Amino acid sequence: MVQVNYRDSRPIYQQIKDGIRQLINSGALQPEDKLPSVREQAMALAINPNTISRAYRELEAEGYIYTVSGRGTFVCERTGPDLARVKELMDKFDRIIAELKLLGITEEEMVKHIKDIMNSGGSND
Amino acid sequence: MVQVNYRDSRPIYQQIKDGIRQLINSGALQPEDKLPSVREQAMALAINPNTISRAYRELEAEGYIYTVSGRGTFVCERTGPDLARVKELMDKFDRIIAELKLLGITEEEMVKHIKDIMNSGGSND
Amino acid sequence: MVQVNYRDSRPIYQQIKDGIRQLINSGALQPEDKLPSVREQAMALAINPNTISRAYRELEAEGYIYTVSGRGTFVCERTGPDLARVKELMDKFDRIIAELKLLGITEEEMVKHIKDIMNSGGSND
Amino acid sequence: MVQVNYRDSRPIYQQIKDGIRQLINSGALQPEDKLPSVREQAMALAINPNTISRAYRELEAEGYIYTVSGRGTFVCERTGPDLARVKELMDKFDRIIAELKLLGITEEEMVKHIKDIMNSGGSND
DNA sequence: GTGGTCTAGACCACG
DNA sequence: GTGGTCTAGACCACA
Repeated sequence: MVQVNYRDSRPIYQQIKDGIRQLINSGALQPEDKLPSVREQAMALAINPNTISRAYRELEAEGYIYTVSGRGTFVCERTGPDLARVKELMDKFDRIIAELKLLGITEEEMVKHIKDIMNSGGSND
Repeated sequence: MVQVNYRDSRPIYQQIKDGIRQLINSGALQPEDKLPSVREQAMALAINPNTISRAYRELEAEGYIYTVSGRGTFVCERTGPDLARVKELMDKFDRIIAELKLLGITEEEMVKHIKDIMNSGGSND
Repeated sequence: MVQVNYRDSRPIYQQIKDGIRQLINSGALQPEDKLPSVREQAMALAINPNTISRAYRELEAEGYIYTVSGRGTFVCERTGPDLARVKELMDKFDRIIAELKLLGITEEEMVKHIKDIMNSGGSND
Repeated sequence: MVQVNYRDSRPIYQQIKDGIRQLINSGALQPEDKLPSVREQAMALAINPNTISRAYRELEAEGYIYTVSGRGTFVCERTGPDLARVKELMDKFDRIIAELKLLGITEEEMVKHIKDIMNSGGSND
């Protein structure tokens, strides 16, 4: 379902959050789909249940999923564009572009790069 | 000279590194320019000298500055574009674009965003 | 594991770095082996954790080890000979030979010395 | 007479010591030759007289030169091979060879390297 | 428990 | 005055 890499600089719970967010954004997980339980997920990834728990809890706070005690965890209806997240990413985006610019990367190179990436993954619709 | 923001998620020494890197890349700091002494900088930013020291030490390891014990810290002659740094930034760039894409940001929006930023800062020539 | 000598002219963090590098190069520490935790190591050597931390951090920057926050520090897969390090050592090598030459040490003596050392450690195969 | 390089990692007084030792060892400075006075030397190199002073003082302690108050500083009769210095260098030499060995440099390569260096400088006799 | 960051303050080498 | 090293001890994020 999601993958965890110990060498990744992101903390484990963050990797899980990112992974699930991606599955939801890409449509691989549809609204009302049930997520693996904390224990199952912890087993599957061989990591501490607390870590899964934290990932779920934060995703719930962000409005991606909801939990029904005793029944499980499910994907929320819409979620819509996650504006807070977009803003966060855009801020980083800006800083990186600014530094790349100073390092001599041209607008054309960046635009080309974006086009490459946008097309590489194919569409998920 | 540089600014530190306690609410920024980056550690302080990292903010200082980024700030100085930027000053050097942008030409605001020229080769052989002297940086504020560790103590001065610490006073000015109201943070611990060790933190400044760490920022300077790491920038030295990256080849941006050099330090002469007992005399001060100075900007290196730049020896061409910092390829390692460009690669590092490009990696982050890619991951952000990938997520923005999943969040529904279109190629057009990103390209427009880049154009805005590239023009905002004026030219460095 | 490693030894620290207060009378050595090298700073402590440097001695630790050198010691660990050696353990890795010699194969005594294998890839994915776990290093003692910062605190353990600090206890064992009776020095401040910060000093260990610095040694680990710099070895990480050099690509010898990697660290997973909250889990520990581990040896990297070696990716071929560390060219930067070899160059660094060769520079020192040259300067020492140059001075020994001026001090009247002959080529024969040096070569003999090298042979002695190369054979003393046994083979690492 | 000697050269000082601010970018060198060695402290200034050390560079001066090394420089003068070299001139003596190579025979460029003969026994009873007079060294420039502290003030002259400081002028010539545009550095602090204290620094020259320290270099002279330590070279005197090592038996390379001697000072006659009011007359100047002179090169000692023989000095002979500076055993302490040779030992010091040999220790570093050993450590470097050991690490180079572990990094996969062969005896042949080292010996070849030494031959190259020993011949490059020509003889000073 | 792990490592990461930061502070406060000391001492040293250097100029 | 400069930077370099080290200690002691705190707090945080993570598992």
